[in-house]
Amino acid sequence: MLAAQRQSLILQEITQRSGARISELAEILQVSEMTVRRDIELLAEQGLLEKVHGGATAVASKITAVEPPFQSKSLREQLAKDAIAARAALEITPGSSIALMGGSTVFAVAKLAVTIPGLTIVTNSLPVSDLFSREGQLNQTVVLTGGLRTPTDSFVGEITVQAFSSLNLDLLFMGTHGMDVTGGFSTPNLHEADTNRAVIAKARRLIMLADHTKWGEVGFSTFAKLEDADLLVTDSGITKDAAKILKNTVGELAIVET
Amino acid sequence: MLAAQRQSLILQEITQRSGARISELAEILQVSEMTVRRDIELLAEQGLLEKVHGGATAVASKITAVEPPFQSKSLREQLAKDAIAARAALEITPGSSIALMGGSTVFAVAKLAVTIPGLTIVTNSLPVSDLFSREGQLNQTVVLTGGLRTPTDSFVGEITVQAFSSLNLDLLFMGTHGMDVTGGFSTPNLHEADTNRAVIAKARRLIMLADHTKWGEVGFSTFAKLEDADLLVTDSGITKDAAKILKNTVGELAIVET
DNA sequence: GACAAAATGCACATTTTTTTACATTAGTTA
DNA sequence: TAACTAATGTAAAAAAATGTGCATTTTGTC
Repeated sequence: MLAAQRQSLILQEITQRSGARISELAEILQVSEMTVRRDIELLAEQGLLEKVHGGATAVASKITAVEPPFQSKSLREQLAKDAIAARAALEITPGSSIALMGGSTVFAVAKLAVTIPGLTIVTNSLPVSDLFSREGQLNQTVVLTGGLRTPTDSFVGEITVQAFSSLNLDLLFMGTHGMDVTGGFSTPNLHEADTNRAVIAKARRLIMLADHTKWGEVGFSTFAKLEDADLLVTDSGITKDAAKILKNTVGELAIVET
Repeated sequence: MLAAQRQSLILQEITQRSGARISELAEILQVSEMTVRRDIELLAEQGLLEKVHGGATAVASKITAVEPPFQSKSLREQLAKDAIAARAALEITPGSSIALMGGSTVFAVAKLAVTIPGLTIVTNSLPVSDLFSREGQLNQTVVLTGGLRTPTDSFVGEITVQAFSSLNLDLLFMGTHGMDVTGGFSTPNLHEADTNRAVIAKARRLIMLADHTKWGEVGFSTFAKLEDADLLVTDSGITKDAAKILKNTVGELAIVET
């Protein structure tokens, strides 16, 4: 592999995951740590990333730009969300068209998607639109669906559904407030449930994101059955019983370590 | 996890929850309390948070005021816009449904509309949506159309038109970049022109807003003829010749003093 | 104010990472 | 092919980060 290619990969990895260790990169790229150091040194001089003890991180401006658009989730939950998002984002292939619904877990997916080239993104979440508007790439198309604005800056309602309906989407990423064996996927917000139902009906492949705390929760309105999910990503905090049930109902189950 | 990342997470957690305990952070991040202490020490030195006994708290500052959504136009122009907006806003009756297109002059109308009860508002402008989201009243319904986002945070394109089309509107408020006897109303932005054309076709009553500096300007794409405007509001800086022409073409002409 | 519990910061040991210097390899030019 | 240059690897010394034990300070409670 050419040095230039290697450096480009390093930059890509760091930007995408907002940081990486020297040892890790050396292992992946099959070069010595010294070489990775020299590459990082070079990239840092150009201001493309930031050298820190142990590795490198994406430049500060990018990091601070990705400010928490959602309030008061604990750090522990955030780590779980990030891990879940990382697994879910693997499903995205360059050039595909994806829908990103509102919610903090899906937002974490959005943060990973900004660096994937050629995407067409449809979202009803203002924070997601803002994110791509600031940091997205030129070859990406981002459509914000309209509708009625919720307190969490998502859009719901007829107009929203209409917008989703008129577009063909490869993947649909959706979070949930509750996940239960009888209650299915549910939310306390009626409008959101309506919107979700309509969008799911149009989607080719539904990827649900739900950390383990969602298990057993039942919101006021159910918008999908467990078996509607083509892929469910959750974290290792999930109980064995729950995992067994899910494995037998959802299309595919992915459990990530936190 | 890199030290830098850990510190970023700590800062995030503290800012978000406006404080956290050392013991808690150490537990979550799986490092010793001493390490968390040192991290917090570092962040405190930079003034990013405040060290207190037991943990750290968010720093008091950062009360970001409501910023102007559009760039600084000259004061004289802003006064003209406000005067024009005030005249145009007289057309709004409580309980009616109105469309507010993107642009700084129309935004000035929006500022006046927030206090009018019972309105249904449809807009393709994010600043307008933000305004009502912050300051609007409970008996108002605000729909943001979706679409592709422009650099000025308006939305344009098919999706936008579709959203406008499915709603019935009493009034349509629209600004323009150029206004000319042969060029009609025009804009340099092709997508905006497309969108405007489609929306105008659906509107019952079109109110155009254009200060006198717009006269004689012709943008790349014309989206309406002068006679399409049911009401044109401009300011007293307009020449007598222009006023005469306009009076004979537009449905109604209103000239406000500045 | 006195006491116990909790939190703090220092000193030092240990581990990890970085730097420096030099050896080795690969690629280029004459 | 020899000579040269750039890139990479290796190893030891230096620096940085982290953890632990302990004396000291702060906090809350009676």
